[in-house]
Amino acid sequence: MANPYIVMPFKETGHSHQACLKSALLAAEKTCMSRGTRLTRLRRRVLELVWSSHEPVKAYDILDRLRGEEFCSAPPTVYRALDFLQTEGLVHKIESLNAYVGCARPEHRHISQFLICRCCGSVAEMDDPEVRAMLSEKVKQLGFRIDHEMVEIKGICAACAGPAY
Amino acid sequence: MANPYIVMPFKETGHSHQACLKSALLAAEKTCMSRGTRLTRLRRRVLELVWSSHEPVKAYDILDRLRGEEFCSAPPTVYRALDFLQTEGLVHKIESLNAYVGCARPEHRHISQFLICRCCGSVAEMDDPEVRAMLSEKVKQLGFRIDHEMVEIKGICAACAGPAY
DNA sequence: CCTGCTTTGTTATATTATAACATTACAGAT
DNA sequence: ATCTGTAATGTTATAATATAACAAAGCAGG
Repeated sequence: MANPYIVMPFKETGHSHQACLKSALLAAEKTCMSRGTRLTRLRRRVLELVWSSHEPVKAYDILDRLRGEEFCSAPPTVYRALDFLQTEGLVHKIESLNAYVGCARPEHRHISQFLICRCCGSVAEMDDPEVRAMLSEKVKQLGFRIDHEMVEIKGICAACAGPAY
Repeated sequence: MANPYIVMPFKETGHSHQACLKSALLAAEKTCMSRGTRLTRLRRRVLELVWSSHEPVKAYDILDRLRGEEFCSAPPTVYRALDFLQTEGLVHKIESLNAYVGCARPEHRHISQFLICRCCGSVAEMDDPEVRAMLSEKVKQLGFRIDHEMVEIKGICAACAGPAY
């Protein structure tokens, strides 16, 4: 892969999602452990549900899944868990979709650029220092100080564009 | 101003908003005229309301203003007008705020980078070809084809950071 | 002045998110 | 082991954002 700053690629063929999920949960546990924050059973379960695919997951879909499990949940349950997970960098919100994706690199806080395929719905995450540097340089010229940046790019992924591409 | 690609700067002191609004409406009329699309009274009025400040405006705030005017409006009225205005490039949606800002350069379709000040709430719009080129280059390496890109940067503008900055 | 298409009106409802307060669980002190 | 305060979750209600579906009105071209 040409670009080394792919935090999360588009779902690859032959990808073992079991392993992927497991490693995400492990990373989450380690991250929270080292920070002294609490990955409770509820939060862990919500994280699992976000990771259930590589497509962004909606809050109310998570809610539907939680109901009928041991958690008697209402919207605040889910939103609070998602807030925690976002704060810890374990999930990111895709603003243009009102949906959430898991982050494979929670241990170092980072800025992301998301690529969203219109066709298959899956999302890739880049964290490219050159993009960051450029944006940071551009806005510095304007005297603007960045707190948070959001880059979401919609289009067609290589797999959906087809082998002819 | 160092960066020449500012479509819309942060509100400048001494800025005459009357003139600003007027020129935006004129540009909108010319644009629609040349494209053969219809800037109806309702759409024009919604555009005016979006342009009522340099801060992003919410759909339901527009709705509240329309009520009590000649337009007996319900949400679809506003959302349809906003859809039209977005399609024509007359307004942009700020996804991270669910709000809309007017575009000062509707005549050429473009991609924007928005700077959003947390403090005063105002928004500046850049359309920087280097940013575009870089993103385009980065995703090309992944075989991704861009349809639409969103860059929204939150932080503190020069004016709010204060003269000491 | 028809005719067909575009625009707007209208009613209802879906989707996304938070406020406010009650209860439970848990870590650290005693 | 028990107390105690804070953090987490439960619960109810409601706010905020957005769309579906169909009806009526307006408008451009024949």
